[in-house]
Amino acid sequence: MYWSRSFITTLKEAPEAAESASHRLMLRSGMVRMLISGVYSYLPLGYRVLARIENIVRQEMNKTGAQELLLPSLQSIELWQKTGRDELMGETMIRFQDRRGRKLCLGPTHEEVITELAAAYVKSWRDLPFTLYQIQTKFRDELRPRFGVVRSCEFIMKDAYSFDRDLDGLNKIYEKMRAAYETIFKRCGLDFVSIKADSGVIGGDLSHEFLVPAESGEDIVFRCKICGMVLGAHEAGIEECPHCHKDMGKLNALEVGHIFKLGDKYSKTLGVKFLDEEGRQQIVQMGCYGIGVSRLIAAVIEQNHDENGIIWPKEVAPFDVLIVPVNVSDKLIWDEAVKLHDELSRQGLDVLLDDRDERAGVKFKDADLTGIPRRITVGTKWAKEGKLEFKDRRTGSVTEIQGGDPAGFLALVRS
RNA sequence: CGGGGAGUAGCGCAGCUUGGCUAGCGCGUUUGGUUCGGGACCAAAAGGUCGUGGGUUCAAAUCCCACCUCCCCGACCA
Repeated sequence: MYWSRSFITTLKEAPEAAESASHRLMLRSGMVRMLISGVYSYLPLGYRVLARIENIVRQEMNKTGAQELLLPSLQSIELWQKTGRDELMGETMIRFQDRRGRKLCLGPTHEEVITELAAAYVKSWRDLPFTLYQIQTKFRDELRPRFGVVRSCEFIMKDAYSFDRDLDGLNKIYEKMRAAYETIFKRCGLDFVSIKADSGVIGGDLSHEFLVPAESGEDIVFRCKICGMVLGAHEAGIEECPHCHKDMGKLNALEVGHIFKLGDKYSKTLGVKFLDEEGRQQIVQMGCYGIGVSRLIAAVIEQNHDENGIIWPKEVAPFDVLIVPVNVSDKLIWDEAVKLHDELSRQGLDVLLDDRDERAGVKFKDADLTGIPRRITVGTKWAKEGKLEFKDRRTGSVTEIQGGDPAGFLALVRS
């Protein structure tokens, strides 16, 4: 991919209104654009990151045996009345009437829809267990949208729902999901913690929250400096670690995932029943598992940036490597840059070539800002000594490499 | 919704207190030239319903009223 053709819209200054690090950097690097408060467009660079994160989520969900599907955003209020959550959701739910006078909402979450679906198909113990998930846009009329995509009125969530014949089955899938979540957040390059949590509006017996320590986090957690044990803020009065009896550090954190054992809360009201081996009617045990996919982008940036810009963890970076020819009108330099771009692309890497006729300084600044993990500079040393420069965005370390051998870079970029 | 702040060119801002005639500056953009390894320089140019509507006045970005929008703190959440 060539920079000049890729709609990358970097800015020297971020709008004054943006305060959190992730929001400022997302605006400056041209990942998102606000349409109205709490509603953002993902520009190509941001969308690439989103796609990478979605991909990680998909892979790990599929590994648990969950199957992807897509549920509608348009839902009937009637369905919500059946579970009593119509009132509970209140004004957070975006409601309207269509031309036929049907009372509808834009789905803020999908327990009702998925349960209705399951009720229609689950008949026998042989139909169980199964887990379904989707990656889809949710709508919530937030009281106060905040920090860009951290709290927005329209956001992308991965929501999974498990259906089991008994609590034993539910416990097993719950633990599987918990493990999958840990893998997902690790792959996203996040330092995260998980705590037992209130189940809130979703309901159910037990839930775990996954939180990412971040300056702009809206939650508070306490983490033991010795053993790493984490407690939520609601476990008030805790001044020291119950294990080590040492002070716990107070951290702001951002909730990025939440998993719930729902039990029969929804399956009972919406009638997800099956006949067991003895022909007795039983109620399905459900679990639900959410990840704020779009919020993850902000969380990753909160934890991975410096004064110059974003530092993408490898797995979620919009590109694997950036090639910077310092002077595009120098044929020697340009030809080598193109050769590298083509060869590394052929090897399956996402390669961005900064083909702009800009001064090197401008390109380096943009390179740091957009945070592509690896940079190959083709400059005067190539023209004079046949050497290229390989720079790691995170460590800042620079390695000089004898050029002319694109294959040699492959290992470096992948390392 | 309660409390605080702000809307002037794509972005960042000045001008408003003390109305005044063609509304400024920096960045960015366009054209030409010189530069060329960490956000270059010179010259020329394009780009603005001063958030919207109403009022006061000879005259409103500036004063008054209403409304809209955005940001920050609080309650809520992925």
